[in-house]
Amino acid sequence: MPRILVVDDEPDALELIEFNLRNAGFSVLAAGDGAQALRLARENLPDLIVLDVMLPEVDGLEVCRALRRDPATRGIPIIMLTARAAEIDRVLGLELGADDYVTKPFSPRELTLRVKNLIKRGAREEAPLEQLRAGSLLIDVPRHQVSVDGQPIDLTATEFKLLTTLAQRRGRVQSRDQLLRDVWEYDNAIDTRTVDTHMRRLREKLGPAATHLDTVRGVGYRFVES
Amino acid sequence: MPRILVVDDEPDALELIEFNLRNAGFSVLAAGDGAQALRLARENLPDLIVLDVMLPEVDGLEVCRALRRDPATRGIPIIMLTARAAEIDRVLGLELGADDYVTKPFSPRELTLRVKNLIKRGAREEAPLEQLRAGSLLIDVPRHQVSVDGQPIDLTATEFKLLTTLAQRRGRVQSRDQLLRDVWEYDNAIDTRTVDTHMRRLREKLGPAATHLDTVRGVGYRFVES
DNA sequence: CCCGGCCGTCACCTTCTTGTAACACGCCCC
DNA sequence: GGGGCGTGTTACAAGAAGGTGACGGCCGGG
Repeated sequence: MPRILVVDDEPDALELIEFNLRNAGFSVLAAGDGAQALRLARENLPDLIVLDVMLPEVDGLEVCRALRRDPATRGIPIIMLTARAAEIDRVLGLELGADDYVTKPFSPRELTLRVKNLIKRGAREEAPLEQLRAGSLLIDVPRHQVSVDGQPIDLTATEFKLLTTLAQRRGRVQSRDQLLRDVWEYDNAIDTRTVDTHMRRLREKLGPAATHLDTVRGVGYRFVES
Repeated sequence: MPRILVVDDEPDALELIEFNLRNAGFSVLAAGDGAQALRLARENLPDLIVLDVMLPEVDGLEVCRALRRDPATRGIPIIMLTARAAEIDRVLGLELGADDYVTKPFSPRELTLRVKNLIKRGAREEAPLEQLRAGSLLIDVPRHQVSVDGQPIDLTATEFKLLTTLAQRRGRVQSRDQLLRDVWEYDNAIDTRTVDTHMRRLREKLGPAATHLDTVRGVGYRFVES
């Protein structure tokens, strides 16, 4: 039974959320302020945190930041509750590393749905693996080494980073802009065919294992398992 | 003008609510019993339902459950009216997936306020869900993948965006202009049959799941859950 | 200083998407 | 039942998007 920490300073809202999450089969911890939230999070390491932005004294954004700073709690998914519709707040919430947000007033149903989604995702998404495997392809991240059918493949630094970036987000499509940011660390997405060229070189070197590198026309590239 | 379905077996209460909601600028449908409520809900797909718990024959809880079971009406926000103050009822209402509740006797002003809140929330954009499901149709946004009955369907970038745009606004009709703006990012709505053609291609590819794509003659297209 | 490997860019080609025109069909109102 | 308007359907050609080959600059090592 996954444990959820709910943080809200309004008792009514707290109770409402708590009730609905319990009904959905979760075990719930409740906190009424930021300090208590941090304490409970560190002590209990819940599977997910529902966090109101508006809190007395230590506000939700600060709590979120603190949770992300602490290595022990860094990996816990956070759903932010925000009453202010301002885009800035949302962005900030996500910038701070929140995983989702719901604007107040919200329907309990929707919140529960989002909680379920994140829990489900968390269950199958492990911490970044040291070794990634897909078919005959094996990526050893710390050793900086890739092999296909046991045969080591010689990749350049950029090629390796491109491959691991895609592999770590297996299944999810990465746009060229995204890749330029994460692999090349380019800020402004200038138009270029650089990604394509590197994909081509990667495919060439991987040989038969290149089938894992999928082009999604009009969108970007994706790593597939089969 | 958002449409509200009001369900109550007392004509006085019904009239009172109806009057207030109309004054607040809503279009109102009224039902006096559960069976009629279900029929009207399925036929008209209102934007919100105000539902009395105490109804003759089929009671409000049962109606709520039925509305939630039916994929076509599952997404419609529901406000429950309950005369019994007992926590159990409230709880039950929320358990069944109601979005809010008001205890009788209530002030019309409060009910109207809550209706407005829920309608506003619906109109406001929430963080898009990662997965959208309707019947056998499953849309995985980050993976950029659509499947029907588990069978993956190959869509082009435009088709995919069109489908997700409609699905994220399920139930609400989108005009061709709206779609051209949101999917194609055209500023000025130039005359074109482009949307129609793409809808046709989408339907062709989706096969049996194309039933979710509804044509509203003279207006535009709509994603329905059934 | 020269050489080779790595990397970004360009040009060209192929493939597939996509917008539009033309036509057919069906719904709705009279 | 008939006419007109709004959609569905078909076909097609322009063009966008990605694959591919090649080139030149940069840098580190010999």
